[in-house]
Amino acid sequence: MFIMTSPPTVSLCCSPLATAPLSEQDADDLAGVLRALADPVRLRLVSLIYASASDEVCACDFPALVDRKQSTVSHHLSQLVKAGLINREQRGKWAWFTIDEARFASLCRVLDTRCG
Amino acid sequence: MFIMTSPPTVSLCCSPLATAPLSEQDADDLAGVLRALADPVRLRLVSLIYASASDEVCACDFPALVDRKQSTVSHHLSQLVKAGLINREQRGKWAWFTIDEARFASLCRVLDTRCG
DNA sequence: TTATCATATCGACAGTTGTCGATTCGTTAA
DNA sequence: TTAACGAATCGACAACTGTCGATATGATAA
Repeated sequence: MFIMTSPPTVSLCCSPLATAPLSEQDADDLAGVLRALADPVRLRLVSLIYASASDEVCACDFPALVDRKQSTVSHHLSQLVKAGLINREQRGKWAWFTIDEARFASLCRVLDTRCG
Repeated sequence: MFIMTSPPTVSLCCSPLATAPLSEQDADDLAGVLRALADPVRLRLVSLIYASASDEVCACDFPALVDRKQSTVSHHLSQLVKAGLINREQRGKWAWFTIDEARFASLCRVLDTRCG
């Protein structure tokens, strides 16, 4: 079993950042998700999936799209999956990736200062 | 002049992540802001300022609050100021920090998938 | 001025991260 | 079974980061 296909190991704390001081545990968890997103290549991977007309992108297309080698792209995709931000689906020999909308909504809720 | 007191060197791109593929430049900028936030100690610093009744916290209080040495806290505060996420105000010999609400709102707007 | 105190900067170190080439794994087709 | 191919993993390396102690800076008070 790949770690990539297991449920997210990092959970998002439930209360918005602005309501109360974060516990060390919540801070670690939230930092984990943000770190997964805090890379230019990974941000572009995410935006490419979002912008795709079919809402999904084949792994085989990414190396050309972000100008990185296959192993590098695979590494970045693994980090995004591990953080729960995107989902992976094996279809034949190809791997397809979609956005985990719920995860992004949850992240946005935590960061939304209007909810504080 | 301190780099800390200068305007943010990293700007946030204006269109939500979900609307179109990020340019390399926009991805670099957004990653810079996210990286500033993607650390447990810095997240706790931010949440402590948010949760403060007076909406501001003296630098002198942070080392005890986050269990880090003064030089370490100063380093983290510098990163948050440089990213434009918090603001610094010198008052006598003390430095006081507040949240840059506009910056957080802007970040949330970029990450908000509902706008895509 | 001088002393004191809060905070920023410096130098060093260990741990982490992004990248790549090479290899392995898994699926499909012959 | 074998060959071909997409994708994950491995090993290595340079670059970056968090942490600390020590020092420097800047402001206030005596």
